[in-house]
Amino acid sequence: MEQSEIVKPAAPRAVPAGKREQTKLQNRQIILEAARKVFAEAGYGATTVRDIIRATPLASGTFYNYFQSKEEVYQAMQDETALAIRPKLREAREKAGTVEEFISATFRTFFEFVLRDDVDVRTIRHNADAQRMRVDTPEVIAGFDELREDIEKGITAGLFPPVDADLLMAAIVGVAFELAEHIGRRENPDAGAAAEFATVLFMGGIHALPLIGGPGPAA
Amino acid sequence: MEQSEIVKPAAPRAVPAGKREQTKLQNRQIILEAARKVFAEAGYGATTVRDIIRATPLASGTFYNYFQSKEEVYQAMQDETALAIRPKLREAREKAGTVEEFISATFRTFFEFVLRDDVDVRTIRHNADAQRMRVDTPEVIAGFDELREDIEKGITAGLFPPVDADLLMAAIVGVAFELAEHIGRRENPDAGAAAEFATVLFMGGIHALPLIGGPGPAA
DNA sequence: TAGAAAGTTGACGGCGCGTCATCCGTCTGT
DNA sequence: ACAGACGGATGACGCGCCGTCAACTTTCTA
Repeated sequence: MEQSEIVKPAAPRAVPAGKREQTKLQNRQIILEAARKVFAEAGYGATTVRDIIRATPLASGTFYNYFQSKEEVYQAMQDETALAIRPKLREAREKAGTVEEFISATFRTFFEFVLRDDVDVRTIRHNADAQRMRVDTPEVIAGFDELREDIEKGITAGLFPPVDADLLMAAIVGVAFELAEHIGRRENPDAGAAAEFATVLFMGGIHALPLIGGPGPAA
Repeated sequence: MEQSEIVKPAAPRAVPAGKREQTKLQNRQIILEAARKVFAEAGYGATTVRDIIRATPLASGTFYNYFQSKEEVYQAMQDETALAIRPKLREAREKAGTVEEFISATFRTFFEFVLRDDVDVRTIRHNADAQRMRVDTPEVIAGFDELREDIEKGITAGLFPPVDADLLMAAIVGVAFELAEHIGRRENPDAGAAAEFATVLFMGGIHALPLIGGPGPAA
């Protein structure tokens, strides 16, 4: 692939940090921004470290002062996303007074964030082939752990029945990611509808799901 | 990475096909086998096309007569897996007379196959980092489509309530893959327990799940 | 202001990439 | 049985990406 446009460094403003430290943060951001752009344009698979460097005013050696590879850059991006959504999820779940509120808040918050965040998430899915990737970075895993902890707390508090928190967490994660991917491809992604579907499924199973088409008996 | 051992071609036996055609199939198998080995030993991410070629008695040009890249080799491997499990899933679901049998058979068949198939599936997860990959090849997608079709047939036949077959399929797929990954990491992966958990979750939601620890009321 | 420390630069050797002119073994027709 | 045509295997080649590192520049310290 080819890549020529340059991401300019942000205009320097008076800041309270030492010049060294400031430049370091700036360079890191420059690289991440350039990578976002290049990944989105060319697809993750087709992008080379050199492409990212070229989209930057920096030298190749400098890149390696910040990241080891394009994989590491991608992980850093994922970490940023995970760091952004985790507090939202925690906060949403903390307010929950019932299992349903807990589950509903989790799915709703996740879907809304992910669909909004599509600029970063979906455009990167331009993967050369039909290839799909999930990078479970430390921050992402920490998010999973938080969900499990919250479930365990819920069990202790008597909110949840004493189920296998680990498996339940995995099931929620699996549905969340798969549905997000799925509805993200639809023409009019409806985060609310997806959250409702997932919540009802987890609350009452298939037989509780909203009916469509046929005039079945009201639930 | 380095790679030196050679995968020898199988001893030629009397076969009813032309020599040309026979060699073509054989070479393809040689490459796939070498790739399996190299992926398992070095991890998918760290493997280069050259590594695969080196694990083969073939020349580099020959490799490119069969595959365009290591990604394509990996896809071919996934396709083989998908082709192997799809008939089993279909058959298992066809026998189902109730929603529960349908769901249970799907999860059980999937987990049993995946845990047995670990040689191919999990060893490859040695991805350099914590990186995880799902390749939705045509055959894999066809498997998803079959599941959706079977759900739709179930709805038509009055077995299933008229729910959103697309979302339900996605939810099942999400739970199946995530749980498989999850229990695959446990010390004693129990396909039966995982299938039971998933089935009960889909049949009656969280409140129907098997309880652990606390001496709750029997279901 | 000088010396030390930190960070940047880009040229370099090494190697993986995909190609293609050449060659070889198989097939076909007589 | 043989010759010519054909499909496919071969591996050297040019290209570009890789990560490194000695030289250089900028910032910090005293």
